[in-house]
Amino acid sequence: MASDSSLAVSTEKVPPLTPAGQRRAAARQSILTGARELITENGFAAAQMSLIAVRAGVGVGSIYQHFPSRAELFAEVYRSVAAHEFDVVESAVAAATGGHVDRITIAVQTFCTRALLAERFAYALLVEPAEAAVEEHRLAFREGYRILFARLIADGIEEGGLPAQDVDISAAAVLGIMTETLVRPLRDQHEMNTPEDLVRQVVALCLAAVTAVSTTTEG
Amino acid sequence: MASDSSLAVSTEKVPPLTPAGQRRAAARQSILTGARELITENGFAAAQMSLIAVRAGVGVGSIYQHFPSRAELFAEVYRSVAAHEFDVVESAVAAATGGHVDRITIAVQTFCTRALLAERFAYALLVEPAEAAVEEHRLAFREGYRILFARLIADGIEEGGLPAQDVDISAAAVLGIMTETLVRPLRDQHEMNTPEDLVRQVVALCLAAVTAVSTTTEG
Amino acid sequence: MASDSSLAVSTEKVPPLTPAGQRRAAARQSILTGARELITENGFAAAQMSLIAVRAGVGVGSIYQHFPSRAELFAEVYRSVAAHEFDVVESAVAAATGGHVDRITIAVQTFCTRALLAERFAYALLVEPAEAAVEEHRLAFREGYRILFARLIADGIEEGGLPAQDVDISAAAVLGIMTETLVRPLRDQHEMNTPEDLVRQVVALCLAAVTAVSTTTEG
Amino acid sequence: MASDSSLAVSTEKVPPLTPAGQRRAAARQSILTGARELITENGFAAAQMSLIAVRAGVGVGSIYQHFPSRAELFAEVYRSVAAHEFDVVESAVAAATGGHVDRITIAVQTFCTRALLAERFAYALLVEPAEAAVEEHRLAFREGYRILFARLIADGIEEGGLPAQDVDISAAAVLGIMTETLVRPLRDQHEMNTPEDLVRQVVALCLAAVTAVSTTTEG
DNA sequence: AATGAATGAGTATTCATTCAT
DNA sequence: CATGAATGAATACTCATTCAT
Repeated sequence: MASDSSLAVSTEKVPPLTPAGQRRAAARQSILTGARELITENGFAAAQMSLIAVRAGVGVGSIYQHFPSRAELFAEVYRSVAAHEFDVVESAVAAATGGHVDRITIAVQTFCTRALLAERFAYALLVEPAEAAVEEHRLAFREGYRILFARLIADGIEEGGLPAQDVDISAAAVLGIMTETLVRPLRDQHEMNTPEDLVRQVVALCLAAVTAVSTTTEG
Repeated sequence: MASDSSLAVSTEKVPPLTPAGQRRAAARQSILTGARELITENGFAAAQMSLIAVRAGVGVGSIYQHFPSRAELFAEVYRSVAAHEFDVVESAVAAATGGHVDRITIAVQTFCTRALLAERFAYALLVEPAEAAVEEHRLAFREGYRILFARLIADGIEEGGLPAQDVDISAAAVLGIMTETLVRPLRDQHEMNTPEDLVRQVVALCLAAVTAVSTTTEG
Repeated sequence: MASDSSLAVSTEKVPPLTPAGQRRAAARQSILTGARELITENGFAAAQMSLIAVRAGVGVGSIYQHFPSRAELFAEVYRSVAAHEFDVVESAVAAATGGHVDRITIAVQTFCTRALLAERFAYALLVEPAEAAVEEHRLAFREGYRILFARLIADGIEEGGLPAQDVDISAAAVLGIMTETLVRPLRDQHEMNTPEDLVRQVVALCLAAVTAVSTTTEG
Repeated sequence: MASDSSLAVSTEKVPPLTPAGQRRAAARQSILTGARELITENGFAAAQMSLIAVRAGVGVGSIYQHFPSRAELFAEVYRSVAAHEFDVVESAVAAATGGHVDRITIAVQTFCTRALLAERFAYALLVEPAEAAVEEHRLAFREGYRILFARLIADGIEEGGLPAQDVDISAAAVLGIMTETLVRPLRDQHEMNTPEDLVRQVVALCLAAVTAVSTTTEG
């Protein structure tokens, strides 16, 4: 199921198994990793091509043998991170045994837990501002999560447990709740209360959002 | 009340009333306005000092007589916008006659309405990505809203209408719901349903969030 | 008459007489001079912006306050050199007292003498290869000379001293004779016979060309 | 006679007849051809090593097994083109039955006709500007033509039909007349009058040049 | 021998900031 | 005080050449 992700990176050809092909793939991977690290650590401006090259242990020119431009490299960073993160969240959801509430809970928990405990995960990529050229990729990344949650909510409505609602708006609300509530804890990693408590509250807020009925509409 | 805002621009000295002082103040204001317009229209990269100078009708060098650096100028833009926006929202809240639900509803409505209908307002300043140097000011701007809503929620709890909760987290959730649900409508200004409907749904989602009780905590 | 030259640089505004304007004009001139020197000495590739800046005694950025790009700077170098050279040749022609043969002789003599004796003049600009971006300006420079000689030949035909002929082709032939016969002497400045002799021969060749009748046409 | 050309490519060793040797020679030839095509089509800048490799159907690295550097490759392109062109012109001259005037006429006609009608021939190589590194080879190419015409003129003088003159200068003049008069027609291939007429005029101009006597010398 | 991926030196251009006028 | 011309540090990208396979 994980590979069904709509944001999965284009699989291209099957990676060649020749030693040369392996080295090439490794170089490409180290460039992606170096770029992601640099972006995560100091933002986009700091992720200069020469620094990425050093971090990846390759020459500057080599980067251009794998990616046509800085913008494309960053796009690929987003894509690869997105592909991985989605697999993680989708796998967790797929393993959930309960109903829609369980699934949404698991999704939110996984998202938050990875953001808070795992390796700072790609959270920076989600909120860190980018120059216009790469901004669209960041938005696409966010959009991926939005679509993921929209599907979970739509499933819940079909199953009958959730009230009818605009799934796009609700999904956006869930994403907004998660990112915004995690911004400060992630910035000021000290004054964080127990992560478990925080996650529990975020889950509650998200569930409340998807359970809410726009009562004023009826009034 | 408006001037009580914790984000109000530092009042510095009392502005002198001499003609020269008036001209100086006018220049400063036109620089701020020009910078804000440029940022709003085309983002940060486009807001170059020389363009700001042209827009403000002053020389480039003159900007530096009012602001020590580009970053400081942008910081002041944020502060002044924040001060104004807060006044608008706070005034609306102050004019509300009902209880805490009404106040929160009014606040959310005002925020969303200004973002959607008014002059695209400074929404761009809220979500538009900025280079690292100015990013902290954008976050401070958001923080201002967070504090505002935290206060409203705290008031609601005191009044007895809202369940006990971490007001900071809830306020963040409200802000997250608002910004995230408005991002797409603002980007794709075409496919927007009736703004009124959208606002109604956002209000419902926000109210649901602040009314939610983290039941799992008790479990 | 000199200022009538069709290749004269656009006079733009009257140069301001303010001290600042003088300094600015001086900087512009030093940039042009530096660029021309570098081009003349080592060709285009060697005329890098940073080197031009050093030679001109200005900052790199300053060059861009006078010329929008490297290509435009080079274009202006061509234009200014052309404007000056044309003035010199045209002035010499205007001062000639005799008939068309005298005028053409004077023109060829002036051209060759400047190329051989003067300061290597802008001869390099005439034959020195340029990158494609500036090549059109070099061709325009040559074209200017072609037009000049075409006019002299046309005058000669009108006056009755020269046979009817395609003035454009004949003018091209004159230019070809001059440049090609001077290329080697200019490259190998040692083995040059007496410059006076060389010039005398070139003049004779050019006069022969414009006096020639395409007899085969009549056959 | 053709192989007597002083510009003939160094014959190196006698090409081995082994299959491997044949393949190697074929590869070398395809590289030369590809390079010449690329230069002729789009100038030097466009003739990048990787493109030449593609055009020749070999790997980039293989080029360096035949030519030590890009400059050397281009030098060889010039040499091989020169060798061929000279053979053509010399063969035409050798086949001429008349006297020196006929031979010179045939030479000029062949040159012009190939430039105008044939396959744009290597005319581009003659006038197309080159970066400094290859410029000397272009000049050598031109020099070859100069020598060729110098010999024809010298023969004419010996035979008694042409007046005594500096054959080097006259030959340069002939070359200058040809190249310069053909530049515009070749650039603006539309407004060309009948090629035959043009060639006739160019021949007349060249003959006039070699027939001219530097009368002023005697005066 | 052939290959082509890796390399890194080299360069035009931008733009916030300064300071002489 | 206002000005805007001068400044130069900073940076993505190209391409001839190499060398491990």
